[in-house]
Amino acid sequence: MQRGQSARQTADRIRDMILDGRFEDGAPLRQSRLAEELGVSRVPLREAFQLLETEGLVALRFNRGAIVSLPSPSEIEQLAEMRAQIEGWLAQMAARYATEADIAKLEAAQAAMETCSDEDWSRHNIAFHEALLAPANRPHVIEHLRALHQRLFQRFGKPIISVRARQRQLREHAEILDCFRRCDGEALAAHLETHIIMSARPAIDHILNSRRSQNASRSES
Amino acid sequence: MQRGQSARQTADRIRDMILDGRFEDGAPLRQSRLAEELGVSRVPLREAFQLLETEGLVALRFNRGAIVSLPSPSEIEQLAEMRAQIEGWLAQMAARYATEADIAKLEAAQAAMETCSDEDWSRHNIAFHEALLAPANRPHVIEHLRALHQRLFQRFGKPIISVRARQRQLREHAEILDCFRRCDGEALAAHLETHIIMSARPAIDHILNSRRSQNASRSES
DNA sequence: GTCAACATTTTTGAATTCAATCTGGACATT
DNA sequence: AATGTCCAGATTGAATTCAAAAATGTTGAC
Repeated sequence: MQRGQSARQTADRIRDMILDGRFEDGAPLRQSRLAEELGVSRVPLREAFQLLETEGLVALRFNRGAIVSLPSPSEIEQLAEMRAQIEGWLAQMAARYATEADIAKLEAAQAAMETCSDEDWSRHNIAFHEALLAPANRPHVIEHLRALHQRLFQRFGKPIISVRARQRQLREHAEILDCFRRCDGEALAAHLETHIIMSARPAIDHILNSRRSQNASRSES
Repeated sequence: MQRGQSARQTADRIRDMILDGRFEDGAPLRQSRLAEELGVSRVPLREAFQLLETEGLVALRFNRGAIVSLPSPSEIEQLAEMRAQIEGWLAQMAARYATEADIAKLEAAQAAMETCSDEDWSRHNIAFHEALLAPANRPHVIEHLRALHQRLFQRFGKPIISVRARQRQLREHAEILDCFRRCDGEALAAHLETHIIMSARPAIDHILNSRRSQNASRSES
């Protein structure tokens, strides 16, 4: 590892490990072992643990170290519901204030999603949602949503985007965009809310899967 | 300082210092100086900085240390608006599902607020809001709201609770409670939303005041 | 007198070291 | 046999130490 930003970079690498399913839920994260494996000392490693704790991916108990703590399906479900409410509200406001230029940007974002690679899908998806909400002129709320999205959905959803799911999301986006153009706040909020709640399914399934595989390996040992 | 939990306790103490207005917005937090003053080494101090960064109270720049970063009035305003939306939605759901026992608890919380000391006001206020939302059965959302409230309003509001403000908040709570009992979701959400947005004023004024006093001392030097 | 280049000091980031706590097992007691 | 106690190894939490980067002050050329 080259130099600097050790805590952040280390946190990124551990996050990837956890989301790749390398550790079981509840497994202890030994400091010496991980420090050696990642080639850093224990100080930045502990700082990384703290960052991951605020993301809810690990739990820290004093004098007892860090353990992996995947979000539960109900947590993802409830926070997705909450995000749906917030975005529904913001989108209504955005539709009221949107200019022609705003709508043009939104259409561009939608067009980009239709042709982009699977690699870029998640990034463009975020861009579409942010373009949808930007006219509401609430940058701090959008920043909060970004953190929430990063924490709960982005990484989980990455490996499991089927062609079918892409098409369905595109269709939903088109519907949302249409309501936005017509400035039909009620329908806009309703469609957006179901869209967001649906989009949490892959993450929930991912967690359930990793739990099942854990139980399987548990019972065979 | 006794032992253990240094990072957390240190973060608490620094947070108090910042909210007490001991540092200006943007002032650098020197590690050696603070470590000596607080009687801890620099390692837990840096961990405390990271905790405070996630709360938005300090900003960390690599190789350039930590600086105080008070939330801007617009940030408080926007996040209060967001909180109002979330609580409005949750309260509507709670009112639909609430049992007699839930309503009894809520009335007890309201009664406690009428007689409690100024010291306990903030704690009881939180308890009332949580009792209001609990029947919606969304514990993870409530947990999220708790963190948001802690981060933005609790400490700022503490020193500046006037008798007048207490009475007004009590009146608003009574109104909200009434809507809740009648299960009038629309009015409940509307009252709760304005109540929450109003309750952010003291925090905003506090920030504006500390900015003004900074500018004053700036110009006289 | 101003500005730039260099040396010194300060401050941070990270590794290492030391002390306190926890875990697990052996042994004694009932 | 079950339970409780105590000791050794493992593991963490925090202080200290070391090296790199930034800030600051100084000197000298123009």
